[in-house]
Amino acid sequence: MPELPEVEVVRRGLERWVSGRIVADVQVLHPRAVRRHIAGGEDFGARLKGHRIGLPQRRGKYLWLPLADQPSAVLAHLGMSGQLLVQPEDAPDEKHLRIRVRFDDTLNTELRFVDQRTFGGLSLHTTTPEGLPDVIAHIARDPLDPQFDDAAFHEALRRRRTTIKRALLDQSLISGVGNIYADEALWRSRLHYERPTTGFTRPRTAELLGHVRDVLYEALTAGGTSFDSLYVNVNGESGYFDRSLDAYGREGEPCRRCGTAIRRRPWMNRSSYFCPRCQRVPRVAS
DNA sequence: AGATCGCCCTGCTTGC
DNA sequence: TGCAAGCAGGGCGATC
Repeated sequence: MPELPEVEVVRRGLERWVSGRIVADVQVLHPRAVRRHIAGGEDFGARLKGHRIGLPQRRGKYLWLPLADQPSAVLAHLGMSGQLLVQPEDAPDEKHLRIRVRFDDTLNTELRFVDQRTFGGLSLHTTTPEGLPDVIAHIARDPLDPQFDDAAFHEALRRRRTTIKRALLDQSLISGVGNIYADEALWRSRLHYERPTTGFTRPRTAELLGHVRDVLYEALTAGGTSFDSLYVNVNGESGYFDRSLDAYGREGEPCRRCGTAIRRRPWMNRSSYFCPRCQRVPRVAS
């Protein structure tokens, strides 16, 4: 499942292979892939045709392709299994090809949105004066954004009546962190996922943010990691790297710090992996 | 309004 | 062997 590092790898690929090109034609092969484009696939294609693609941008797990000549952008979310591929025009269609974008040039490559589980999609939106698609105005800056405000995050964390992993996955507080990297950052911070955010001290928040950034940077350096072999970067090269994770997916294996078996617990229709010794369950405040 | 929960989707794995 | 259930899970809308 692509998280921030994987999406950034895709963004860089698009910057290299798609920026500056003019859209000639769009084929929407599955309506669900454009469900966020309310006017539908026909309208999506018509509005893109003839426009030049600008510099691809990213916030958290969203990325978008601004149109160079007007304040709008093609917003993309990869969901669970989405891929943006730049393929030769004569390459056979992928089994789960959902959208094809052809360009008005002689490079003989096209952009393809491929998505097995169809949690992802493309849509066209007006951009704010800051260049942000209007529908993602509620998405917080991500921790690799130079303008991410650590102090404001700390205050927001303390105001919330919630627990730390919920907060890390709340894209309106901090974006780009998914289930895998949340568990990794919590393991490094020796924090249990159910620890209430209310009692967080400034140093504790600072340490956690540091680990979040480290985990994301390391994954980005490795080229993005994912347990889902479906994930492929913009050129179709596998983005699956053997980076060893410390908590996620390691149920029953020894904690790399203390040797205790890592546990998996059902949590919010997903799983949380943690070391029961390093990451103690917080005492319930009554 | 903040917090919680169910649903969307497909293919692989597990269990009876 | 065959079928059903479980699992992966981001984001959003409904609900309280």
